[in-house]
Amino acid sequence: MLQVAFIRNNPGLVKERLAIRYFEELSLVDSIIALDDERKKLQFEFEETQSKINSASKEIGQLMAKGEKVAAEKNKEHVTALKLSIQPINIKLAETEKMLHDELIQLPNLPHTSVPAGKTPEENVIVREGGNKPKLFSGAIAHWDLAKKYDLINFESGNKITGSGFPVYKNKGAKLQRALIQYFLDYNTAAGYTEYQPPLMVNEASAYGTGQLPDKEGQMYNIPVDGFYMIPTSEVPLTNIYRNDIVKENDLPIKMTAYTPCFRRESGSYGKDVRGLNRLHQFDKVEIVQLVHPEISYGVLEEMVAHVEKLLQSLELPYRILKLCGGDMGFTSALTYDFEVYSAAQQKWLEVSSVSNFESFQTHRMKIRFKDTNGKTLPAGRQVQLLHSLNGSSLPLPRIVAALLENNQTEKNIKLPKVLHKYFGEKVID
RNA sequence: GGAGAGUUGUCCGAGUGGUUGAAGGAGCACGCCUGGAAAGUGUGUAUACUCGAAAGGGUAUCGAGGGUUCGAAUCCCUCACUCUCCGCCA
Repeated sequence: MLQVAFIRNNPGLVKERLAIRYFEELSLVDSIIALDDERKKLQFEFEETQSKINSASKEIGQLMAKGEKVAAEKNKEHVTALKLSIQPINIKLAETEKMLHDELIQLPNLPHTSVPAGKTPEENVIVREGGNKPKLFSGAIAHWDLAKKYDLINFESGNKITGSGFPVYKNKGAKLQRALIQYFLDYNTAAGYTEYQPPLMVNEASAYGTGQLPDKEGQMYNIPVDGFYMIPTSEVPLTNIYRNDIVKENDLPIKMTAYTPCFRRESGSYGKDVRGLNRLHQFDKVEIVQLVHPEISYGVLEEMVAHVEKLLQSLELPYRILKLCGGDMGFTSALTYDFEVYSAAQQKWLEVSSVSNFESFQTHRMKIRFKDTNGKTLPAGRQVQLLHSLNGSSLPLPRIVAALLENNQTEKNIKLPKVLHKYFGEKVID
């Protein structure tokens, strides 16, 4: 959520930045400022009256103590009258605050100045490519056929047990999952990320904190009886670990990683896009999250991009990195790099990671702040600042598995990249 | 799931209707003292919003939300969480 004070001070800039993502409700900016003016006015009025009520009430206490009952009673009448007069102001203030909030949460994050203008995924900018696309032999098949051929994944069982999009991994397919998870977590912790195992269901406040609510409500499975949501990514529980916290500057940066299953309803997806492992309702993912000092967040973003890139390189997968254009960026992001790997049999680029800087958009909602320990004599109130939050996948399993299977297939087996030999215990799947 | 006890500031801990944003202690920060340190001593030590050029004010917050009252950390209701006992259980 953007900060009202910033919007007030920079309405032109805000509109200009929002236009980069083709956000159309630009009139919201003026409307928000007008509502905030109204809110301030009402709040001042309310607090002034409340202040009178408070001091009169104190007086009553003092009069009672002295036994001056008559004067006290007179004061009570005075307070009653004041309370009556404050009521309509209070109601109006609450209404105004609600309207302001409702409009404020409709504004997406402001794109960073380096974000290219553009409306559709076609306008994303390819930053760089790496790895080599393999030349497959003529009988090469897609991963869903390979999964059947080597008995790695049973999609039909999943259909029976739950429904489509819930595959059952089996034999070396299951073992490969375990090997990848272990490798990804080891890789992340070696880079200083602390490993977590968070809850897979979150409450409403957490889902709101990272921006899944109210925006993407339909994308999450929810358990209405208990008021919980299944996590669509471990970004949600991880970031919320620090909700409402004020951390010490010395404890920065906060680097977290977690393996969790992720649950997504993916309503509206169909056809070729959802074939095999390409798009699932439940999938495994290892995520990285950082909470950092605002001054260094863009440097950290590049560092995280390099981190994911090296991981993909170690898996010997052909990849490319895209800088998302304004129109294709997520609601909460200020700058996003997408990673895609090439899955050779399908001849498709599959998105495997979005590494984003959210600046203070999420931390403002979650009130994740830090105390500036350097400024010991700074005036009160200036010492607490919002952190910047960033995250990315490192990495999701299914699409990586799809590309590994397809790209490394031979006529008689599937060769695994060297880095996985130790984790998988074998060099090939056969 | 049943019965009971609890949830106060960075921490410990007082506080059952009236100058309590909150006693006291610890911690921390700064100063004094010291050759240096410890001890001692003084001062300060929440967050959000808001008024103000500033100095300095105001409002709200004692698990969350609502209620009673002129006035609530203190009384009532609902919910969440923690602990103890019983039940069930990987």
